[in-house]
Amino acid sequence: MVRVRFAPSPTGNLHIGGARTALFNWLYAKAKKGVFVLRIEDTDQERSKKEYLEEITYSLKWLGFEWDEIYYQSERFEIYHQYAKKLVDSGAAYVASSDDEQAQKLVNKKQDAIIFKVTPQKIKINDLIRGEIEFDAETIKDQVLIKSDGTPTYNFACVVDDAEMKITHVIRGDDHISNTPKQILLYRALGFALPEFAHLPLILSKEGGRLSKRKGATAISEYHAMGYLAAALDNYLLLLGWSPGGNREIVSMDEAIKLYDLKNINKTAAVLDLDKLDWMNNQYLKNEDPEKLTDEVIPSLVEKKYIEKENFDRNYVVSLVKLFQGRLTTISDFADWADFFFVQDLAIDPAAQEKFLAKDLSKEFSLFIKRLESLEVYDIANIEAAFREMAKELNLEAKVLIHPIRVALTGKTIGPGLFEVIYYLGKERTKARLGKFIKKE
RNA sequence: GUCCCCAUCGUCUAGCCUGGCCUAGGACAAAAGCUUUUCAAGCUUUCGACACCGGUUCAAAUCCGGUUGGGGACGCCA
Repeated sequence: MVRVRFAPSPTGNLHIGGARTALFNWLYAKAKKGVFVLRIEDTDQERSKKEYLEEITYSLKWLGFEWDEIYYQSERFEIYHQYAKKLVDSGAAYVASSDDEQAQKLVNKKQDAIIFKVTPQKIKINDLIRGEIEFDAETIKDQVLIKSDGTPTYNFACVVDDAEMKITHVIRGDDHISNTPKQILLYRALGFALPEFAHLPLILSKEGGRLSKRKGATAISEYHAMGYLAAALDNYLLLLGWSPGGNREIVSMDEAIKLYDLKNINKTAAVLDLDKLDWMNNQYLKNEDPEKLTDEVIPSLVEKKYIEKENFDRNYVVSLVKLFQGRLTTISDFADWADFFFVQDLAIDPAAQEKFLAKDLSKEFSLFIKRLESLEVYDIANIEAAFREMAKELNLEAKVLIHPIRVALTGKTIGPGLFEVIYYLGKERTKARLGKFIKKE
């Protein structure tokens, strides 16, 4: 039975790098019908924060990576102490002298640190992605197991937990590769069987170097807030370091589970380039179920006071969503682009007005209003027919009138097809908005 | 400084293991065009890479060595 884990530390938000590690672990568990363990590495009481923990678990769920088991290292200190004691008893570790300068600094010295003796030996890793890597223990210092404040160090807690939780495959970032020999030493001293290791290539910022707050380490919850679809983000993450082959770009998680294999993860670090995420989000948005997309869009409409939370015409919103669906990059674009369907006082882009409404079009607009009024059935086809007929009679090219009307109706030069806009705006609002540009004698 | 990892278009990658099918394929971005009612989408093009040097071989993007470049790790952080 395959058991993998994702082990974030709640000292910061979940960002792209962590999410990709989580994805690859989760995918492996699913592909092998194994278990996905979430382990919260909250041993640093100072820096661990509840809000980070919440953000991380919320984001993991949003991305769809539900865990089968969850553990908190802060609840397991006793276990670490037991194993540390074992190592001291066997002579593999020692207690640091209490007149150590560092220890003196602690006002209330609770205990002394427990330190692991590193003995000369060769350490070989057989990495599932990278192959054989060899280290010489000569280059590794003695390792602290338990700090003076009684908390375990990362490498120690990690080894104890991976062994105790029966993790079969440790899939983690490249940055842990130099921790691996240290951990193997501990596995050996403790008599634990080694898991398989797979070190994922790192994701680098566009500026080069590690992802950091300054350099593109945006929280996953932020991507959610910006209007990206979880499925699109998953797909984007999936393609960072892995390829399904066959020149495929759009791959659902269900398909990925079938195709996924650690063997074809590549070794090269990937540079984060969000342009492709935008494209991918557009692709997913286009194919999203309009009803679902409506659910996604509603909160932003409520927030902008475009609709009342409990009292609005849902079918109308669904229609509008369908109108914009194919042109959106993010979900939040909808509230921005479709604003004119919801606001009372239309704000008109000054540049657009200058360009298309500077000329007096009173005659044409009045005529068009008359045509609309005489329509027996107010629907898209009839609106278009009426318009084209009128344009023909006036001997005008359609676009000469389409652009000004669009600006008068929407305040923008861009948007969905004009006749759909007129239909969904409704006869009255269309008349009122056009009326503002008709000069009274 | 020491140790470790990596190296195909600007970016994500296919190909590399099992040399020849590679005048290196796809996607994003960029540019142009088509369509058209603007934008988006779609379609058609264009631009664009095997880091370098040497070796092995009839043949190297693919195997080997070195150089250079990039990245990571060297905490009583995780």
